Amino acid sequence: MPELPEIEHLKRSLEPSLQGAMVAAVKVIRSDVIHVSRSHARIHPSMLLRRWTISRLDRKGKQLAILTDDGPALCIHLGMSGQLRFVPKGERLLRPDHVHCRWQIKGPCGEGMLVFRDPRRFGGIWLLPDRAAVMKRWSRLGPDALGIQATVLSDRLAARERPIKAALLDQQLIAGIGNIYADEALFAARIHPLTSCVSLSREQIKVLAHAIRTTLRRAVAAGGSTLRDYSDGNGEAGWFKVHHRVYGRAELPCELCGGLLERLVVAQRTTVVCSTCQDLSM
DNA sequence: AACACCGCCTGAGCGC
DNA sequence: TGCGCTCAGGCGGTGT
Repeated sequence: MPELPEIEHLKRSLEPSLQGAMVAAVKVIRSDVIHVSRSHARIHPSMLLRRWTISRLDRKGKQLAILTDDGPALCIHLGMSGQLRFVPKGERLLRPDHVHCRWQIKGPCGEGMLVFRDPRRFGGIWLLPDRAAVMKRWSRLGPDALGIQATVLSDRLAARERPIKAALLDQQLIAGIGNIYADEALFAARIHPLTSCVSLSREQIKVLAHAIRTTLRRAVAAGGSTLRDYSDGNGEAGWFKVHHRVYGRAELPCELCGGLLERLVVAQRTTVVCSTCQDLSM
């Protein structure tokens, strides 16, 4: 499931093919995955960047934007099962089912097809008039988790009476962390997911901010977590698997103390914790 | 403010 | 082999 590291890796993997590329044609297969602002009654192909040149890609949290110079922009959210793939001309898409939209690209590195595929349709594409609209949309998100500093994290969590894990999953507080990396970062920081934000010490927040940054950076460097069928913009997957220390390891021994990891539910999410290493009373 | 709960959706994995 | 069930979860909505 794509979280910040997967989207960051996706952005980097697509940039060579898309930056400076021209969108020659657009094909919408399922229009209900395309979201248009209220001021536009219906989808016009030029809003999907037809005949526009892509200037750059941008990311905040789990969202990816495809930007043009002074023109429309796409904001893409992959949800649970979304994929964005660049398929060079002459190559075939491994799984052509559940493709909802595709763009014919004439890029500096050759022609190809950009494909949005999302079996479960939790993701979507938002058509926005310009870069400013993307920034406005993203202003609702908290600061990006990849570079989160202790002072900023402390401000975001201040006086909040809720479990730290629930706060980390709240994209308005901090953007980019999902269930996997919330558990991994909390384990790395030795903080129990149920610990209330208010009871975290200054030192714990410092350790947590560091744990979030290093956990995410490591995952980006590894190409993200490959769970089931996640793949990057070139369809690369499998060998990119990062090593999880708690996620998906309930009932297995903790790598630090050897005790069995426990499964609990926090904020309606399955949570895996080592109750020995992650102390609630601290 | 912050919680619970729901609906959206498919595929994997399981028991029978 | 195939059926029916449970589970996975991001996010926006509603209700408490």
